[in-house]
Amino acid sequence: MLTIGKLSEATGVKVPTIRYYEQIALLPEPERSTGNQRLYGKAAQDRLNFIRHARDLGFPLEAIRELLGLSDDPNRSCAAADQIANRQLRAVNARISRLIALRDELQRMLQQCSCGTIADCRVIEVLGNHEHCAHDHHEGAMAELIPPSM
Amino acid sequence: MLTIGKLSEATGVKVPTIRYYEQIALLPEPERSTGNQRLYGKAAQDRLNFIRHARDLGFPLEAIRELLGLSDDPNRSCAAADQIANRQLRAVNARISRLIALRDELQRMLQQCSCGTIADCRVIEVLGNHEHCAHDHHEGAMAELIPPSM
DNA sequence: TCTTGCAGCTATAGTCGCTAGAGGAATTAG
DNA sequence: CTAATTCCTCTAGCGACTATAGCTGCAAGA
Repeated sequence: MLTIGKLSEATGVKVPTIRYYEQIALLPEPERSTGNQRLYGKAAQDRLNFIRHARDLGFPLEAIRELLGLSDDPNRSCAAADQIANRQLRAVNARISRLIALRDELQRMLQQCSCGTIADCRVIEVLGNHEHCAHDHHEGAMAELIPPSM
Repeated sequence: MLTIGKLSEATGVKVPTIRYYEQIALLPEPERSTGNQRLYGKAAQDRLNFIRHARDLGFPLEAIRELLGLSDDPNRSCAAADQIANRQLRAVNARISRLIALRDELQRMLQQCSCGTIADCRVIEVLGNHEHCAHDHHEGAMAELIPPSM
């Protein structure tokens, strides 16, 4: 039986995140010790590994919930799971191609910057004027690619 | 002079987003008409285009705030702007390589799925068991790549 | 045994970058 | 003049955490 800290270490999921997963019912409420501390067994560890892994692969929690629901009922067709993975693959491919266009533009911007004063800074200029753009990252649908953090 | 709706149309930034930018002081408070409606001039439009463009390139608002601060002082060196853009480029590159690993994994997963019942579905298995992974998306720093939406 | 200090507990609020809704006032089209 | 649209402010919600406050529990050293 693992305490939450040990489970965190074992899976690479942070302690508050584990509690958060419990709160949103992605993990079941675990046993408690006499002193009210959470105690986890192998099943919980497997489940959390599954979640961690799926998160790493970019699945949103709702998709993971769906996948866990499927795997809890192993006689059902896996077509649904397949479909989720397919949907995710398409999303990933789209994000890759947008990011590549974006990278090219950033590189171009940086190459043109002679690093003098702001007055003739290409970075500022390119950002300020869309005419300087090589790519059309102006046509909507771009919002998806913006990262949660830098 | 443009109303907020016209400015929105002209820049492609949604109306509530413009108000939000004003709220967080990324845009200055504009003039108002007699009926208390916001009125924007060319300067505001340029500034908003700058923001829009930088957001498209994935810059977080704080970086944009910094860039706007720099461009207000055109005699300073543009090294700082360059550095911000470089940081962003590195972040983008990191995300690309992780996404490519991710895509490969998803493709592998889908190829192995024989689409019978869950019992022999590789999708669930691969996600649940890290041993099946071709790539090392297990070593931290992965959190960044997770998308805001699917 | 005592104490120190870390780990755990609950609950709440904050993060980022918006987005949605309520409930009104102003402007514009017909 | 009316009706539709746009605008206003304010508040709350999203996803997926993360941080803080103010406790209690527990293991190891003196």
